Amino acid sequence: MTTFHAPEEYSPSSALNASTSGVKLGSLQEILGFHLRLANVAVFQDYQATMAGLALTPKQFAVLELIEENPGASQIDIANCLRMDKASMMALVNKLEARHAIERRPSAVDRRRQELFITEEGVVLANKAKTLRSAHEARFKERFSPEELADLVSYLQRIYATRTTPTLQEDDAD
Amino acid sequence: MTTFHAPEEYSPSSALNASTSGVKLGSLQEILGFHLRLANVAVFQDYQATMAGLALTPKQFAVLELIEENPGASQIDIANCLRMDKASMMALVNKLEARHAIERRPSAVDRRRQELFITEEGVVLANKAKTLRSAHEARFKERFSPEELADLVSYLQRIYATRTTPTLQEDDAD
DNA sequence: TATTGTTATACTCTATAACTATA
DNA sequence: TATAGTTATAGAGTATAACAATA
Repeated sequence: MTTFHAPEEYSPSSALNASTSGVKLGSLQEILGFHLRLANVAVFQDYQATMAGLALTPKQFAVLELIEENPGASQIDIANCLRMDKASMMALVNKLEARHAIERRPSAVDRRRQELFITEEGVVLANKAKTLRSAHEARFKERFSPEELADLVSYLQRIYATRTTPTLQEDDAD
Repeated sequence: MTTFHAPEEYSPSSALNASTSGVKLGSLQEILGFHLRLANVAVFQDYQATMAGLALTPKQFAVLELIEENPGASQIDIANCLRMDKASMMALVNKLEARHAIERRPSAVDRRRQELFITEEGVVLANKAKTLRSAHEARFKERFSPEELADLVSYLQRIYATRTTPTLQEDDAD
């Protein structure tokens, strides 16, 4: 259990950057998704290194925060928010529930639903995670002026906000 | 569709929110990796829908292009460039080779190495893929002015180019 | 008939470790 | 001793499909 598993994107961090190995990027240089992916990998790796002790993946963390922020939300609410499948969300919620970080409560209004709530234990975990993450975040944010950062975020939102979804199959980031 | 029965903290979806169905993002709103990931997912999904017929994942495509652009490169060269493990790269290269899109040739200089080359068949595939991708790319790029696009790319590079790698120790991640 | 949750299953991607053959 | 490639294996994440209870 001391093995390092990277569920999403990980690669050994011997590399410096994409062009230092003498490999020319060519037309790849102009591909938005390419830069997006490498940025994602870089952030993910730093996240992993920073949060190693907590065993909380970015998605789990996101779900935890969303439940904290939206008590009573359903699994499907959260899944939609994160563009995830309901079955995948099920597994994720199961893990958080097994850690007693959240709990399911049957809805009184709609008996098909389970409402999700963060537990006190979950709040402790979330706070711990947030503290660690703030250092991680700072490492990247300090590379930008406040204006640049605001622009970057708004550009990213522009990419994913409005959508004329063709069809969907999932996987992320690769 | 998704009705959200939150007992106390329900708020109608603000247009600012990246997400759907009235779920509040809360502190997640300020997390760079969160926006990065959603942008990545959006681009990936569009890529999938666009390139459905070709059965060429973004990574496979990238490897194909890099080999085309850098004839004779080794697997490790490519792997480093894309931040991938050499074993993972192996599997990827195997697939491209099985499709006769690339080929391995033993290096005359260093007999440990296999030099990678794109085949004529590979060039055809790459060109077909590039044609499809240009439509996909345009769908996102048209949301930006030339200046904005240049800024976005340079910001993304700023995220992954220089690396402050905080000692990636082995530990369990999930 | 549609939706929420659920389970089971299979598939894909990736890392780890061990090995070989070279250097 | 280190490096490039290779193989086998195991783990995580995800989607798909089916099902039950409820709307």
